[in-house]
Amino acid sequence: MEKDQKQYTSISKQALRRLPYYLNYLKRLRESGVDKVSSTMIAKEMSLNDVQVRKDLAAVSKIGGKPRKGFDIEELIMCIESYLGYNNINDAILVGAGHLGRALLSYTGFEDYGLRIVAAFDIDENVVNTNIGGKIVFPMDKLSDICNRLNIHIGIITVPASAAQSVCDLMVESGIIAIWNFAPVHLSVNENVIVHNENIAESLALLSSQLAARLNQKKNNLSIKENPV
Amino acid sequence: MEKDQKQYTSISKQALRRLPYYLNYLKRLRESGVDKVSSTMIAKEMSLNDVQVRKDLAAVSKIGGKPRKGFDIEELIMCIESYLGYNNINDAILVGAGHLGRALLSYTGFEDYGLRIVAAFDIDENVVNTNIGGKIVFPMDKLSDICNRLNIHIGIITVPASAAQSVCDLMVESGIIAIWNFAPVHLSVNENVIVHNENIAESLALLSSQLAARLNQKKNNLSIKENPV
DNA sequence: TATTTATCGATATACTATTATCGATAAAGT
DNA sequence: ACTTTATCGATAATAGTATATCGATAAATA
Repeated sequence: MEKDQKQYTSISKQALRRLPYYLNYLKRLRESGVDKVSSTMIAKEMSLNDVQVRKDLAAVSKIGGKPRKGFDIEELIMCIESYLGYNNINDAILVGAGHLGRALLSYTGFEDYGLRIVAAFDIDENVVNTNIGGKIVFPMDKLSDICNRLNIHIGIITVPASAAQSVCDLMVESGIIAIWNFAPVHLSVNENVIVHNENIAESLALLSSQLAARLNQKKNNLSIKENPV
Repeated sequence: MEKDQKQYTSISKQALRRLPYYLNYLKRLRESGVDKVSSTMIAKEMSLNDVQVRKDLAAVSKIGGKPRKGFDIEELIMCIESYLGYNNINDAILVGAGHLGRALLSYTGFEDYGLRIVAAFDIDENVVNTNIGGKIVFPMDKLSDICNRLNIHIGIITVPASAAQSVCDLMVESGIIAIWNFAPVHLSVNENVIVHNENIAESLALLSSQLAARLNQKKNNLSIKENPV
């Protein structure tokens, strides 16, 4: 009774990240009329290892592939989409209607990913009661009430760093259990709350230090001439 | 001659991601007049392991900490900033002046992270030659020329998924070796080019599946009553 | 001055993720 | 019908990351 259902639980974070890319590729293939795809093919397209691809796919779909044919694209798409919860849409609120907040509010693609922003909040009286991307901006003191009434679990934080923690706390008090944080600070929350950080500094740290390493390497290569691997 | 300089090279990606958060915290401490901090304290603030923090810090700063005192905040800040290259600013170009592109162009904080967007590009004739956030939007056919003349290595892609690969190819041809990709597709590049993806779908995949797992768990707990760890 | 304590750095262990290997299988070619 | 080949799934090996342990040390305290 325990081992009956495949180990849906054991999927790595990294694998989870790859799923949307698989999905994207599969959809492109479907568009162009293809109906079967091998793990090797996906791996090549994504610059990944074929075994890894098979493992990832095995984690989300019970239906396996066939030798020399591969996997059924249509079925894979369905499996991944349902795994990622693109079918049942979750409501979310957003706090901080600045540049970024506005961009997110105006973005129409979230529903494809199973997310719908239903309301925004801000302290600035000039933006309160305005309409951005079809969503009304409410004053902060309405947050708790609205979250509770609409039974909302997801909060998006797009306020300045200095205000992020207090907004976070307010969200948690109001029943939010998953936070998508765009402020460049670590949020302290109790263990029941999920925080996902989207941090420009974090990304740039990776990008620019890789770049620096690359540029250094280039410079050194002129003199050192390493043998290629 | 090889082992003289500390292994600056061996820092993990994950550690690199944490550095900006350390930096942020350190600066906040400095603001409030503190001048020493222990790894334990940082770890607690960030919900991390203290050993991990020490390891991370050791990777970027030669100057160690002292028992019972900790690390010198001022020195740590300098070390991290120089490690992340916040001192020498890199120029970048951006392609795709849509919602997101505009938000990035208007964002004034990049220079703090060692990045300066110097120009934007778009195919839409209505936005070409307009000014967004102080940067001019050029037509696409000027891209190669400008990148070469200004010796630009970093490109930011904020075009729709369908156009991303061709923009990427153009960038690479024009001498770009590091790409910050906001389009939800995998970009195929040769191994000399660094791509860093910023993908809404990727983030949401993580967030919402964690949320789903959490909600499920809650439901089950009502009947199963697992013993707490 | 002796003892206690918080912290350090180094090393070892545990965990997670990726890549390699291998036998099995179904389609394609001979 | 037989052989070859691309692919599969499972398992083993490797690499990468995080956590735990331990002796050493400098500050605080008795």
